[in-house]
Amino acid sequence: MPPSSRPEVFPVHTPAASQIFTTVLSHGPLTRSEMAGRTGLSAAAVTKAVRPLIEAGYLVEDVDEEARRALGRPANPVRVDGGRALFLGVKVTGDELIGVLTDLCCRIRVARHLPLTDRDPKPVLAQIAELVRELLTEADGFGVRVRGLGLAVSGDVDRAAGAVRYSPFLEWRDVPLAELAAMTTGLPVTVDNDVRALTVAEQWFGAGVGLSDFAVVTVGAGIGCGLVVHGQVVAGAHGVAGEIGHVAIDPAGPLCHCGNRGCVEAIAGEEAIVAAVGEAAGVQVADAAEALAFAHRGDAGARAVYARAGEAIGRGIATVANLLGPELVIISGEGLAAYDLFAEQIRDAFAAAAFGSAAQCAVRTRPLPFEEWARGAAATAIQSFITTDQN
Amino acid sequence: MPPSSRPEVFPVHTPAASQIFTTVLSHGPLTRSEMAGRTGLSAAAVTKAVRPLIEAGYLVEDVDEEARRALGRPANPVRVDGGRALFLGVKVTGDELIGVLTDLCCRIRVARHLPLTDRDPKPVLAQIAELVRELLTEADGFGVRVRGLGLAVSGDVDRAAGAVRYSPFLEWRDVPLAELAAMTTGLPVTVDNDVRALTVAEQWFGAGVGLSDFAVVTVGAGIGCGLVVHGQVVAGAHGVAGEIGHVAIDPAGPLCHCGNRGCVEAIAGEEAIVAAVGEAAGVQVADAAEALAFAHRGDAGARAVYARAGEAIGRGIATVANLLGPELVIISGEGLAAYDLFAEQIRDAFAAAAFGSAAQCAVRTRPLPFEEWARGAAATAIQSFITTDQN
DNA sequence: TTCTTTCATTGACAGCGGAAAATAAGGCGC
DNA sequence: GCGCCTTATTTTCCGCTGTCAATGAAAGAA
Repeated sequence: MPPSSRPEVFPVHTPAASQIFTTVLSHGPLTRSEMAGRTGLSAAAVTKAVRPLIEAGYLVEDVDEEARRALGRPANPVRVDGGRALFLGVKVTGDELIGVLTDLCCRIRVARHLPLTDRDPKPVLAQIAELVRELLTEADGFGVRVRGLGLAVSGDVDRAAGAVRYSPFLEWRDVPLAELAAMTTGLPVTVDNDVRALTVAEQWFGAGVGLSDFAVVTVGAGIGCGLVVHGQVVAGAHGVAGEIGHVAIDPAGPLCHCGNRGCVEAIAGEEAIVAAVGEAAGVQVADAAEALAFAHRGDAGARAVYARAGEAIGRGIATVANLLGPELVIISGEGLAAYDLFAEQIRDAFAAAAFGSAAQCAVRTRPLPFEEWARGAAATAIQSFITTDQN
Repeated sequence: MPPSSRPEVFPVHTPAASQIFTTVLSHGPLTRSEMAGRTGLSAAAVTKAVRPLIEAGYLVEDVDEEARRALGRPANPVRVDGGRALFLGVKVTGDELIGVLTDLCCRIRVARHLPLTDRDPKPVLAQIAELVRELLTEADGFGVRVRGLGLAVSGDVDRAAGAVRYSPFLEWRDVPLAELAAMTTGLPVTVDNDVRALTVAEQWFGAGVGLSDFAVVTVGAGIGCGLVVHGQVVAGAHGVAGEIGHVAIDPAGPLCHCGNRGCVEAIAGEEAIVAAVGEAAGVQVADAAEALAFAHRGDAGARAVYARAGEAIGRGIATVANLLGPELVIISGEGLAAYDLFAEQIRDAFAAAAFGSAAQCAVRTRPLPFEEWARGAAATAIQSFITTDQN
């Protein structure tokens, strides 16, 4: 895939066009009048915004024979042509890279893993380059250029600067990852925090579509939370936000690695659950799967551990709801494998601790395939591509 | 003050003009080039936006002889003429009305109280009308029209609809207060939640000026919190947000009137403190002042109660910081009278429970004179006046 | 076929904000 | 006191975006 060096940019030069495109991207096929209604723009503005996007091939008219209204000229639904552009997303964890190739609609086309052999920035960068190369080879088969790379890293990430300020798992400090990756891969690179990236994916392509205030809670090794307020992902003035895992809910709770007692993560994080199940059963429990097996086998102690975890998560979510009053909380993450073991406790604890109308907030779970994190990274790349500084 | 029936509106018809005016309002006298720099607009746009505002008398040129730069044409600072318009703000509590008359810069000119004799909407409305009449009489002395009335009510308030959805203290449900008050007073009325109103005042005229993410925590009878995220006050999808008072921080804590255990308010709210001090001292303690006196007299039990309250507040603030990563938290409220008794605990608990860079968030206290709540209400009226639906 | 209804497009136009040139208003050096 | 220099502000176009109102298009209905 030699870069065809045509500096083709996304043909969106006005706020209206940008609004139109993201609306169609999120809300599936829409007729022009629906777009006008949704965005508040005039029909004329829609026509003018849509034309260059169709000419450039990013939008296509859907000749949908069904669903005709009885009267009047039939409406012409327009949708995003997902195949028009490809993107890469890579999630960097402490011990592996997960990469995906997605289309413009953020549908995963190819997924790949790569175990990480060394956590220093340089070798990690080399392995990112390797994974990107593999995925680019796959992309060749689609005959469409890859327009951007998103990297998702846990920890304190400054997206605007493209730098990883501090990542505990990788033990990185102030790594200008976007710049480095752009040099080695030749692609435009977007770097963001992993939970925020996942939240962007939900906001544009998932359960958060159309909502201006919602939260994504991830349950797994850590307990994370991405927040969308006023239609924007919350980044925090100092790069830290959504640390629901370190909301302390019990001064008498177990010690957390952050130094406090009773953090949600110290009760419901994977490590904590594995340890607690082991203790309850009086045996060594190696990992989450084994702990889960214990509980599913009916071990009362193990079940109690999960119940306690569910309560902690429910209280954490209630805290978010009490402070922000979101419309929806999406629970996701690998930890959802144990959902049957703590669903009830999450709901009960949430209902009990949510104050007043905050309890009206809907709570929904979503399974999270392992590539989802990488898909989030791709979503940030798509976002960057679309909103590229052409204002 | 007969309404002079001239439907004079605020001469702001463009986003640029609105931006300019609010910038000057918040950031004191500014020269035109400073405005351009701050807002990102061109010098030409500033000139065009400023002229009609000066012509209408809302802005005035400050002939400031000092602070001249050595070289070049002297700059002309421009400031808002506070005296150009007056506003009323009324805070409605369960047992009294607090009203203020402010100028356009939200400086209090006159303050008045009125004990509330009945909590039903109708008599309350009549008393609001009475207080407004008094304040309007005072306003006559200034020879300037009163342009709006803000009403601050605790509870679930829908500002856009101008309705009080539910107020526990007043026992109101779905009262269309803005409409009713507009009818009886003849003024444009803005109704908002009291803590949010206070937050608006801080955002435009207080310590939150220029910040896009901060929180206001009020300590008093209740523990409340107003949040500003992405430069906008958070209202919550269901009208509830910032309920820091009902963030549960200790499952073994005292029972809260909301039904849970260990809410911040159940530990640090006035009622809780009074009860706990009474219990510690083994005597009847009537009110907050008496409880405070006990502690200041050195009673160890009473001091411990305040220490515990401080810790609860600090943990609550840390929760906000962990979730939202604000730049600043402003602590205010009548409860600050006891600040010397729990300042240390607030800081320590915050520092301990804040995760990572969230601890970089500044925490500042601000005394809260009793009229401040009413001033917040006036601030919402000013906001409505300025951003009145002229696009 | 002609009418009705709804969707989409076109062309004229108003108005906002930007760029650059012009003007204003001081000190400074001589 | 006179021109020069510097910085602040205004003026004068000008491009561009989005709206309005009128027109064209594509059905089904009469």
